[in-house]
Amino acid sequence: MKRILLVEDQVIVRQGIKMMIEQEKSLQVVAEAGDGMEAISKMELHAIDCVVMDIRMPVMNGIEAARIMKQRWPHVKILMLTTFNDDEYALQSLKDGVNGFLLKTAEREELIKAILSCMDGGMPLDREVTAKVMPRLLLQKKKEATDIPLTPRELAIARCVGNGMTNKEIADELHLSIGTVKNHITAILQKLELRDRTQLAIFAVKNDLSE
Amino acid sequence: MKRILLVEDQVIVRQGIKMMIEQEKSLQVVAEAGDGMEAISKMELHAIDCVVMDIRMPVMNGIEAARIMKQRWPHVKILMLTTFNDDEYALQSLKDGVNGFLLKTAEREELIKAILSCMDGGMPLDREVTAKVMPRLLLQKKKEATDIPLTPRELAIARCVGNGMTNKEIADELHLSIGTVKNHITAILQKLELRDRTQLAIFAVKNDLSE
DNA sequence: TCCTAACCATGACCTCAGTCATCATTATTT
DNA sequence: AAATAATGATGACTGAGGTCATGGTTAGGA
Repeated sequence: MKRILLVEDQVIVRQGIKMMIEQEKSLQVVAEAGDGMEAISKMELHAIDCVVMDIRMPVMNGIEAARIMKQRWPHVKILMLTTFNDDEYALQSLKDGVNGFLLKTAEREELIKAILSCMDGGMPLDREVTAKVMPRLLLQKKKEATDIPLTPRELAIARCVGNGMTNKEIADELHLSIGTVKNHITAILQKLELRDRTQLAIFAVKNDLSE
Repeated sequence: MKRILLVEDQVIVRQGIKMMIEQEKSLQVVAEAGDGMEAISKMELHAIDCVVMDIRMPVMNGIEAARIMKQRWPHVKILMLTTFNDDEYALQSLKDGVNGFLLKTAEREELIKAILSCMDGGMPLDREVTAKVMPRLLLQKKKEATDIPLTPRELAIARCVGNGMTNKEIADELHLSIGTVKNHITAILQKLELRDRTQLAIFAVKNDLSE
């Protein structure tokens, strides 16, 4: 018998989910909360196996709460619920070690399966959410990579700096004079509001310009 | 009607999957291949919407093939199949932009759903594979971060360099003289076999020392 | 007790990085 | 025709980065 904490601010929705969960006899909702703060108090009072929690809530939202819970109770499983596909939120909570992710529109079977699966070490992910979140995780900054306001030449040079090359090496590589490389770098630093080649290299790596 | 290329070295398995797919009337297997190389030739001959491909194959494996396909035909959807949960392989192919991932043990409905879903912009992922791959994607380098052969002080300074700070700023931050900071950096560069602070910054970012 | 590793510091020295002024060419836009 | 932006180049100047030699303190292991 798994002990579940259900966290959701809208009481009607909460009742609905509770009923859905308790139709599975191996699952029991032993505590409920209406916001993240309250959820943490409940955690202190009950031995909880799995938390099913909304992302958007008053006082303290689900992401905050999940992060704190994972720190204080690393073994608790956390399943996040949301009504809309908010990829920003999803990304953040995934990084905080949340165990799974579901849309509220999920059917009863899916919800139960998700809870059982995450208790089992699995990581249930809603397809729609996954489709939105995965590309970000994998490509990360690629979206911005295009709207970096650099000319092709500047981009090429920025890339070289991101690979740790000296001005001399860059000049040889691109068949330019050292002075020209320096000038380009000065322009790049101004455009990107950076101070020196070190910061540029960091920028390049973080924006996937290097390698 | 979606046109599918089926790539799988074991003919029997291939026949089975083909039959499963063609039970869905909106899907048609218009070409087949037994390895990655052959698959690419087939791509050149047919207008393919979706590739369903095994990971492990002779001559050229699925990862290689997927990477090349995504470069030459960025709009083609690629679904990878595998018999075992190989997270290393999965990770690599996900990074190469593969559209989805399924275990060969999947049932017919799941396979069809996965194909339709990826044609639709979704990203179908097998639960078992996801559970194995996601933690790696999220935590990434954390494992190696520890075995960097630097003293605590050196690590602190490396971190600062990774945040783009100058020697002066680092000296102020850590209450040291500029000369001391320089000395430490010289030691760090030697240990890590790097040339200058720019390469150190890149190293720091890639090994998650910064931020 | 001695040795070593980690820590902090200074000064001398040289190189590379970065800024700036200035100029030239080409292609595109107005 | 004129203006603009991207490209390439030079020389001069300044400062930050990096190396080296040297020396001091502290803590812990042999």
